[in-house]
Amino acid sequence: MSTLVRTKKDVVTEFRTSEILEAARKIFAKKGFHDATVDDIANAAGVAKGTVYLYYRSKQEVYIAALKFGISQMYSALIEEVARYSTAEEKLKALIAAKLAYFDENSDFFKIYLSELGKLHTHPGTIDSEFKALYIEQARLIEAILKEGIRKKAIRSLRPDQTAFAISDIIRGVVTHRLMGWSKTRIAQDVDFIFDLIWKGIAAP
Amino acid sequence: MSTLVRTKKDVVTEFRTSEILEAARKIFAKKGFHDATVDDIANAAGVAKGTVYLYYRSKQEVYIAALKFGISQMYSALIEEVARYSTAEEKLKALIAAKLAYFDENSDFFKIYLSELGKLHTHPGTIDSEFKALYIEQARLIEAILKEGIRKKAIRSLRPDQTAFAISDIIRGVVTHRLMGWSKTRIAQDVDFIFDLIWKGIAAP
Amino acid sequence: MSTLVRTKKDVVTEFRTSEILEAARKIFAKKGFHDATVDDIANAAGVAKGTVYLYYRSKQEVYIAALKFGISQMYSALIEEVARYSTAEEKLKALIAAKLAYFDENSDFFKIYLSELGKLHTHPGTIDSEFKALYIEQARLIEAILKEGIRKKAIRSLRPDQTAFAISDIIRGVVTHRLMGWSKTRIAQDVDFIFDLIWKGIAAP
Amino acid sequence: MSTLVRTKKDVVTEFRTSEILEAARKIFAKKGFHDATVDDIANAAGVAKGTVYLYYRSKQEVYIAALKFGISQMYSALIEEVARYSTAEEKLKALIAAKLAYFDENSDFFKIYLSELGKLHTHPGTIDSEFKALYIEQARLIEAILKEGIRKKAIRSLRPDQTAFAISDIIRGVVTHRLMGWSKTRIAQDVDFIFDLIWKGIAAP
DNA sequence: AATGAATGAGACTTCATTCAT
DNA sequence: TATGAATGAAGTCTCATTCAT
Repeated sequence: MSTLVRTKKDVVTEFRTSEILEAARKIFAKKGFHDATVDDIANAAGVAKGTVYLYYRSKQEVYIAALKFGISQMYSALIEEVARYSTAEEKLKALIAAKLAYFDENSDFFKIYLSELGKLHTHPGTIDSEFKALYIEQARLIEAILKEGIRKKAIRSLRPDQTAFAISDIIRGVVTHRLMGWSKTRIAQDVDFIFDLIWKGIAAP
Repeated sequence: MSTLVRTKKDVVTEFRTSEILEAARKIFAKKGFHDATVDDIANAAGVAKGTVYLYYRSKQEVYIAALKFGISQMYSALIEEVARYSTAEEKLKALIAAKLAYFDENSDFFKIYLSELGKLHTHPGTIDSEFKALYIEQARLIEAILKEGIRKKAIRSLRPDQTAFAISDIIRGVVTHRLMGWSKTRIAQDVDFIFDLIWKGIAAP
Repeated sequence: MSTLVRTKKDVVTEFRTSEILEAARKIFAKKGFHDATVDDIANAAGVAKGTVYLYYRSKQEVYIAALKFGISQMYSALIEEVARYSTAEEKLKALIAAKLAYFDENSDFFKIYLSELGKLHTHPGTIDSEFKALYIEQARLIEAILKEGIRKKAIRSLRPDQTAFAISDIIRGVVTHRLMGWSKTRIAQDVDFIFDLIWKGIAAP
Repeated sequence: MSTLVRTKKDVVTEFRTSEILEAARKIFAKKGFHDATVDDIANAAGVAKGTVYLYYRSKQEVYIAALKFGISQMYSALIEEVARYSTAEEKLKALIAAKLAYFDENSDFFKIYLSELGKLHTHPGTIDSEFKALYIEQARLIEAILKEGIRKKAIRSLRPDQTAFAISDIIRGVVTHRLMGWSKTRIAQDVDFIFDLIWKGIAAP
């Protein structure tokens, strides 16, 4: 029952939570973890500093929550997009396209995502494992596509896990270039390039 | 003249400089930029805090210098290694092998390198352009190999700059996995995997 | 009239008041004034934080009220006990025994009491005078016994007020030792010791 | 050697230390532990806030140090004073007189001392044991006098430790009254009163 | 009357940078 | 040139109090 009945408190909590998370995403993206202050976030969210601490125990917790929030949003979007196609080839291309599009539209979020990814090694043990799980989950999506492709002989025999990470990395790289303004080409063109490179690399002979 | 005659002052300066940089690399790698203190670095370098400020104007400047120091070291090593081979295929494989080996042997440095790469977007304008240049210079190395391969018809026709970045990203990804302990395989095996994937992707038909 | 007719409101008020006071006593005793939060007290009392402020204007006010509440309880107990004896000697011994017993049974309350006594000087003007009155009232009880003893020649001629405080202090000291676990002897033994010392000191020759 | 040669650093350290301790004593006495801010102390000491942390790791540490500083000062004074007399009777009277005088002259310090004594029970485990030791050491001084008196038959047979605490408590009580302005009499008179009461209570028949 | 979410002042502590020696 | 004591700005987090419901 309690899961069906949303009390008013639940509504407020959800509202505040997303309000704060949205603000945090923006601020962290702009300033990075250390240079962002809790005050910044509170202001951006339109609440007082103390209010932030009503919903999160520390600045770190806000950070992680903002990260997860965005990642799971993206993850859902990808899943949905991929599901619309049937062959491994189509699925892979769709995933690349969706990810590039998502990051283009949510560049602020992308900034924290990448920054965190880069820091993963530096301070293992802190945010580490939580984030690692989310990161790996992403790769699993690609891995699943690869496995299916291999089973159907569309893709040559290779280690799906390792390859999944490699593909993930290429995408990340291109996304980075786009975001930094190093790549001036249109999305479609980048998608084609990545896909072409990868597909040539993995397609069955 | 001043480049020929090294005064005692120059010697001391160079000695202090490398001492500090070596220490900084270690400390930044262990703690990250914000959690590393100037005191930490000074202690590790065996000098007083004030002395650090005699050679660098700020903590940031030490950071950048340490970064450059390490990158140029690696760059030289790569150049040298690549020069030992003649075909694009061999050169590419040698480069991959050398980079993986280098990072395995200098994992502490690698940590700052990657962390910084991840932050590039977050604080554009700060360290940004200096580092971007160094990053791009790395890619140029691969680009040169690709161009030569294309000219000699060993590699199919594709945009060398874009592809160079893609290759760079895959390598970076694998290095990351190795460092985080996600990849338990030996270097040689990872080299083979990467090279195989890439070469299939770029080789002329 | 209002003292005869107890409206429902009065009943509720009294109930809430004692509920809160009882909780406050416990919490303040455990954590001290500053480390106890209004939330702690509200929770322990089973009411919401805001409710506390319906009955008391500030945390301080709760504190003082809790103090008074406990002291007057003890005072009543002492009066009653002393009244059961007739000679000064018996009364004094009874008072000592009763006080030691009371504190042994209400060690939590005792903690705030002592703590406050110790702070009296530190922040004169705050709680000061209110509490001072309660403290002195305690001493008056002893003073009355002394005066009667002097009148009946059982006690030698000495300043009753000053002596009353001295006796009060000795008792307080022993109570402290008991509470801190420094004194392992049974109550009866401590009572005998204190009484013996005092009585030798004040008895008529 | 190093104990003989006082470097300049030692001198500065000692100067700063006592400067800060003197200021801390004053501020803590006026405001109590919680209401005193580190800024208050720094200002009173004529240094910046950060400087305080150069010599003490936390506010608490400053507090404890200030406490010890004062107590050991007083302890030395008492030892010296007591040593000037030979009989237990004289020694005891001298000790009472000296303690009353000391507190009259250092009423600010006395305030923290008493306040801490009162809090001993409230938060056992924090400052507790350190302070307890200092407190007990004080009582030992009285205990030693009592033991000697008992051996020489000047004092009747009683438990020296328990009695020492009792005497200590009486003195503390009188000191309190004096400090709060409740006792308007001159020191000498209070000394006589306390001594008379105690001596009658403990003297051999 | 009762609640508890929201507020925001304020405290401790850290550390990059300066500067007198 | 080298030192390291001193500075003080700035950041995180707590909690007494308020007030709309």
